[in-house]
Amino acid sequence: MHENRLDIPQILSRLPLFQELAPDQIAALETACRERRLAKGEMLFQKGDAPKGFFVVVFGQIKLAFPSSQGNEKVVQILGPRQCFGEAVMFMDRPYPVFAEGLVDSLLLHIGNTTVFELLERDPLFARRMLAGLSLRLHSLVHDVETYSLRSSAQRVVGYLLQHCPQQDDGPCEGSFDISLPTSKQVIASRLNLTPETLSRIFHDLSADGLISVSGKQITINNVKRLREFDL
Amino acid sequence: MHENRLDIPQILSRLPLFQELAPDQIAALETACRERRLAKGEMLFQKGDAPKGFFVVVFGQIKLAFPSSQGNEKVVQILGPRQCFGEAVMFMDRPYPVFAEGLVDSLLLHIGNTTVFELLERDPLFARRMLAGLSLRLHSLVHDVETYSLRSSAQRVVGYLLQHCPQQDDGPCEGSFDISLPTSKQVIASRLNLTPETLSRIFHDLSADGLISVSGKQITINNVKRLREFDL
DNA sequence: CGTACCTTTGATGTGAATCAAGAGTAGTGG
DNA sequence: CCACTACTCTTGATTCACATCAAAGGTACG
Repeated sequence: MHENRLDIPQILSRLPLFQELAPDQIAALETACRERRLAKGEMLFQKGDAPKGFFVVVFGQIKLAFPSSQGNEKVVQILGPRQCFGEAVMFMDRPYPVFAEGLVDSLLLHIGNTTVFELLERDPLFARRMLAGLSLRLHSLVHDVETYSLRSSAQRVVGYLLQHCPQQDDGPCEGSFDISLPTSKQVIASRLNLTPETLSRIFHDLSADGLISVSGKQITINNVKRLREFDL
Repeated sequence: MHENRLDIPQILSRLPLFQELAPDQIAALETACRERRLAKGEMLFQKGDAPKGFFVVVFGQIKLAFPSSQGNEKVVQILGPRQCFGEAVMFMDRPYPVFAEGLVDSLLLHIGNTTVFELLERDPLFARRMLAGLSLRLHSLVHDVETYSLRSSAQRVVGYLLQHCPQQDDGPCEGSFDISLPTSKQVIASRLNLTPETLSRIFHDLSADGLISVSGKQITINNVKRLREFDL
């Protein structure tokens, strides 16, 4: 399924964070990072664990979530290939505020604290990229807070679908788009702060209005324009 | 009320971000930053404006919030002296995701993009501090998401009160504490994602249970331990 | 001392959760 | 290939936490 031979330098050098690093810097990274395989359902770290570096997804899918006393959990983020996580926590002496679990069998790279700190010391451009990465995360989190705070459940679902449109520039994109949900509906429901039941009902209603068609994980947006106007 | 003569180098050098900067670096900053006075109710920037740097609160109080179509708004953060905001947005070509407004007459310092980028270029320690600052913000935002997602309104209020206890180490702090709310109850309600009515009722209920006493902005926590156990 | 805003209190409404079954759908092993 | 099991997803009935609406104090400030 996946190539057994991993070209780690290539993987690393294609990450936004490391894109303009010199070959010798990439080489240093390569020796410093460790592969970590994670089976579906396996826990990478628990909320409260002490972080020692950050992770990059090579392939697979990871969810970050809060556990909750009542057994249910709240998914914060769903990560795919080439995304990284756990950077922020390196710069503070604090435990992970979320736990990480494989949604499918996955391969990660782990890059230790000290490696990052050394790079930071030497390369101002790397620092800039790191700052840019954190800023991006901050923004998407702020956006999440906005969404949870002042949009209804249906609006959150519509927003999610529109975000996952192949292209969403405000040109004349009136046609229909196909979306394939990246994971199960219950995980997506949690990501959107909904129960699975509510998500199901919203998909039902949107289908009834002819705005979308749902078939398993395949969702067709029949009319992007009308869907976008759904925001009351 | 406030000293007219501002010792800007001293203000700057006491900020966490700039704490270990050399005197000449502080001096450079001083010439590069601009004072900005903001009256109560005055808008510093709107959501959607283009950022040109970041701000430090010298004195006063600023709120960051999302506007909403129905006139109500959602307060994201309430900032006081020595706190800064708008750093994240410098590292991305994106407009402000929130607006900023003075809750009282305030004085801010504005530090431009280029100044920061130059510092970043020269001083790895500064980069570290900047990263630490952003990480902290990221964490508190993650904590907010957790709070909004899986805690009831009363739990959010209790959490807020406990966070604002003078000392909250899990030692034998059973006594009572006095808290002075930093601003009006409606702003705090919005910060906690509540309506003012709901916040008022929760204060009422907690008072009825003898857990707290409310008198205007003065709140006495009668029994920290019992309040902490309030989490169902 | 009056006007404007903040806060409280009560009555009512509602969006989404919860509870409870049933209907797909997918892996597992004989 | 088909039964067996275990989820995931849907659908309906009901509940509940919190918002909304409405109106009456309080409080601050010009």
